[in-house]
Amino acid sequence: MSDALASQLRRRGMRLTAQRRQVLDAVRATRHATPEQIVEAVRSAGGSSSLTTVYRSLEVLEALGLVRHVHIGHGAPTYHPAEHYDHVHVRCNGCGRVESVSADLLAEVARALYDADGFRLDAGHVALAGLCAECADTKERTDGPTG
Amino acid sequence: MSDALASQLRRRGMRLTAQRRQVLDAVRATRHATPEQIVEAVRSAGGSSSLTTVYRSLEVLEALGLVRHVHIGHGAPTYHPAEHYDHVHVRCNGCGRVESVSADLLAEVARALYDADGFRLDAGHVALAGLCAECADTKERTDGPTG
DNA sequence: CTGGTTGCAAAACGTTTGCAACTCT
DNA sequence: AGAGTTGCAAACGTTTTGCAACCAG
Repeated sequence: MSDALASQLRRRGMRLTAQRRQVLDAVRATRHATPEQIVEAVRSAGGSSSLTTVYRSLEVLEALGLVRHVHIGHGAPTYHPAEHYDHVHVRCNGCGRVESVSADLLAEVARALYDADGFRLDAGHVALAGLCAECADTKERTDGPTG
Repeated sequence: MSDALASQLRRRGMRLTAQRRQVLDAVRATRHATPEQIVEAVRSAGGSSSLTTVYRSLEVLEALGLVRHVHIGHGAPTYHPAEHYDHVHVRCNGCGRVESVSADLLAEVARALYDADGFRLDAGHVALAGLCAECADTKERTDGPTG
């Protein structure tokens, strides 16, 4: 499994380094971490890597299909092992809360886009935005019902 | 119409300034511009505004419900007149191309989320991601069908 | 050995903030 | 007059890049 890393790298003329293995391990251990959190995780695990190298490693690992990233809100994206990249995030713009729901939510949308244009939807890549029930209530009271 | 701006501002104890009017005009003229493009548009139109003020004006105009913004890809968001905020953007991660489709695409998803949790989906706020037919083909050839 | 890789420092990018000058009402 | 607004410059958080030292194959 980690040899998928070794062989995929060699196949592309790239090298298996301690940093790349450590970054992949950290992504697998944390399951949803930002680049900043990944450096910390690597270091806590006794490894060594700079933030720069984390960015470059993540780029490589993503090209190899071993990790994926998700954009939630405005900050840094979170990286996931490819195996756990199977859900849709829904984010409240009021309180920032994030819920994970099944990718099935967008299955019909994905089919509609594919049938129309051959477009392959990557349902998990960006979080859907909106307002949760509580924040919507608050806002209605603040704005007033008439405008 | 532009007096909606004046009256809404006064109602909240805010002032009608040349900059706010110019920023709103620029958003209406461009229909989908980044803050950077909006300063340029304001200046081209003979107005005067700093980038800082554009950001602050957009925040106010958005709070008043006159403009909205959309996150497409990684860069700066684009601002739209509220009247033209009724479509879903679909973006190819390969070539960066963006297509606009009817908000109906997500109508059932919106209903499902609302029924489940009272969540109000803001369907247009973030662009859906994926790969267009051409980029998907290219990628398959590059990666090889077996991985 | 040698080309891929690392890490630092610095730049780039988009956005926010402190503060003094200014202007709408 | 006075509170709200502006613009500059500087800080901010995230990501990218130039370059010299380094190390896997």
